[in-house]
Amino acid sequence: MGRHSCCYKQKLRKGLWSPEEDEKLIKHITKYGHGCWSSVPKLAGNNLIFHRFFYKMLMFLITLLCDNLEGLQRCGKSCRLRWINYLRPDLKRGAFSLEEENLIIELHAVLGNRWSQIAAQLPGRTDNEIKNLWNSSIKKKLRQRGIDPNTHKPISEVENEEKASPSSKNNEKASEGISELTLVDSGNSRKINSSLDHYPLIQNNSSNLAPTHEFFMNKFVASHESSTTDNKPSDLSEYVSFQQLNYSPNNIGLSMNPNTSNLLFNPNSKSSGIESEFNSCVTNTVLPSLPSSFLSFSTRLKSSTSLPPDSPIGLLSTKFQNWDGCSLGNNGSTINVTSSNSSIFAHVPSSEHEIPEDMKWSEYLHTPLILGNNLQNQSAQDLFGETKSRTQVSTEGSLTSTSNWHQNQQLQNLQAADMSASIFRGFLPPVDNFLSLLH
DNA sequence: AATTCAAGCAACCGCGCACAT
DNA sequence: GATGTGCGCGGTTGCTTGAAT
Repeated sequence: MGRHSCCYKQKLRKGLWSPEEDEKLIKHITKYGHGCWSSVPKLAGNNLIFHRFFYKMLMFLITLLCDNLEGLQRCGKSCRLRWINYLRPDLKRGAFSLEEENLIIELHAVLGNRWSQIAAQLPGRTDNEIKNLWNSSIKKKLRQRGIDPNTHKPISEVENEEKASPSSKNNEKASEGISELTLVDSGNSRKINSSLDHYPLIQNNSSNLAPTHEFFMNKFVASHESSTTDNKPSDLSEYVSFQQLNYSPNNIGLSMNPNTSNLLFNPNSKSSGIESEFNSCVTNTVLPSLPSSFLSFSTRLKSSTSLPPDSPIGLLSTKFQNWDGCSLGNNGSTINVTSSNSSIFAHVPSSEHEIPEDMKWSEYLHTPLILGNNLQNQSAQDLFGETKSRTQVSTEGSLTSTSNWHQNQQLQNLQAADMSASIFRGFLPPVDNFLSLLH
């Protein structure tokens, strides 16, 4: 526990990243993946192999053979942050849409300041980005509308509560968990419904949301209890997709970017073939939003654990028993859903979702193996769009070095996007590079 | 034109958790 | 069990930029 060891080291650069540093980092990661951030800075400036299997041996060889390892003068933590928040090829960038903002508000009402979980439901957005948006913009907007951003209740109501019990929450920190505590304490969905009523998109569709919401609340309470007793992270994110999509089906929630690697279902989209597969076996109007969310979750789970082939990877409510026999999939990948008593298990054939053990990219690049091609296409598409918009901005004023820099970055990202798929196609250490070290 | 101020954003910091030794 | 290391998360800081004065 405690501070990262590299933080104590001197001579490490801090502050903004230069294009050269970015280039080194992109080059390294797109070629070798990240795996171990602490070693990235040492290796990024050199064309050395990077794989855990060889890591220790390499470090020994490096000390023998390479006296001049400049690399990046950054700590691994800094590299990780830079990659995740800025250099990742699947980042969406650009201004947040209204739909995205509404979704963030909805998710925050349930999850509180769990930015990473919120970000997981917004493909192409980072937790940092969402956090910044919340603190700089959304908070203010909510206050202007008379809504307390911490509790998602009317400010007048919050003030009354504070007057009634001033000692209970005198600071911001205490109020951060209010939405959570309210949910758990109430034991039903009334509280959150009342707060969500303030959001038009939610209000308009609240009438047909009760069952899923109740389901979600039950899961929330269950996950909350288990997380407090087991001291494990909540698995809430699994259910958030269900919940948010049903709050605002017209909002299309996560599907605002239907081609993302997260494989999120857009009920209005004609482009995805997934919904037709589900519609054939799912009759409940609430259900169409579930499979893709579940698929995303399942694949993430599958990729982040070492489950044996065809092992159960998910547990669903009995409300969705009519999934039995469904086979979900895209691009040749499938998940078979079968029910057993009151539970439903989904099975992912192992042969289709092999991810290198050392890769934990599912957190960053969701389900890349399912949408390998889509990932590249989408990334390139988004990046082109962004490049275009930036160019337009530039032509309005002078073409500053900053805008040049951003355009260059987009081009670099395009290259990274092209290479990203190779990261996931399986990873074998380039033995020739390794052997070349010996000469 | 110079200064001030606020907003937005990138990056850092501290902490906790998981895992290895 | 104690300690060290790696990673991820949320809070915070501080820089940049553009608008207002």
